[in-house]
Amino acid sequence: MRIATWNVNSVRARLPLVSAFLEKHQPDVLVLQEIKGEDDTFPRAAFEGQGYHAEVFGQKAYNGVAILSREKPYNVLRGLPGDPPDTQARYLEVTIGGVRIASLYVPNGNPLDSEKYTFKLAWMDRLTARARVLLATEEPVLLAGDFNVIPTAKDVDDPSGWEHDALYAPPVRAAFRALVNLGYTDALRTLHPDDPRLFTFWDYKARSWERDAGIRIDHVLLSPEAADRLTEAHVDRAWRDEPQASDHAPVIVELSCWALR
DNA sequence: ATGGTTGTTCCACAA
Repeated sequence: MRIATWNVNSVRARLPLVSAFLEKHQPDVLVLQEIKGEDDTFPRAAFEGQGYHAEVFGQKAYNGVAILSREKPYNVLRGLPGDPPDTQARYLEVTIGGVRIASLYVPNGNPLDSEKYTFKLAWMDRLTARARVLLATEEPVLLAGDFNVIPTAKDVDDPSGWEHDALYAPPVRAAFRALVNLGYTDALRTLHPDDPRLFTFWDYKARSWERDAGIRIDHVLLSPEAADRLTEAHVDRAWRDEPQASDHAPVIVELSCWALR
């Protein structure tokens, strides 16, 4: 089972690239973040024409997550339990082929010491509570998306440039670590323990891509039942080099697939 | 410390 995650920074602006990605890699599941539009603006017909179901949780202009899949998704959950009534579209969870899969987009949280920062920490607390519930099911679970967290100094080209940023703040990194330490496996880092350039995001500004001044903030976390089946994980950097690229590259993982249902 | 870029939308705001 091939599963990919990609922060596309507007699915409408990125439709040609996303379609090319599906065509090339034929993933069983592609989870998207920052689709940046309401559900009725999602290019559903284009993806259905390529043989994919689309589950969408969007909002106007900002945020928005979606899950494309070959098989029909079931038991759809929109938003995190405990979200405020004016919830931002940042979390979508479905079951596909016996695997519980979440597409998530953690708040950016900048600047530090703002309401956005406290909202990020509160959101991560709700995510951790949800992750604990999912672990208890003892089913294969995959939490994938843009976590907006640089886990360690190994995950950033130049740590000094991020010292005062909400993606690298110690409490944010501690919250991510606590989530992983519930019992999840960081698929990318586990399979590439010593790669010093395992990045998924390069800012549009300051020629970051050309300098490979990247960070690793897009993650795939696996429950033990999913981690048992992990055979492959990598960043597909080529999509960051395309014309009209997103500022994120997709992450692709493979789970060996037998009798998951 | 500042400025650098992209997308959505309507004008700044978010990233």
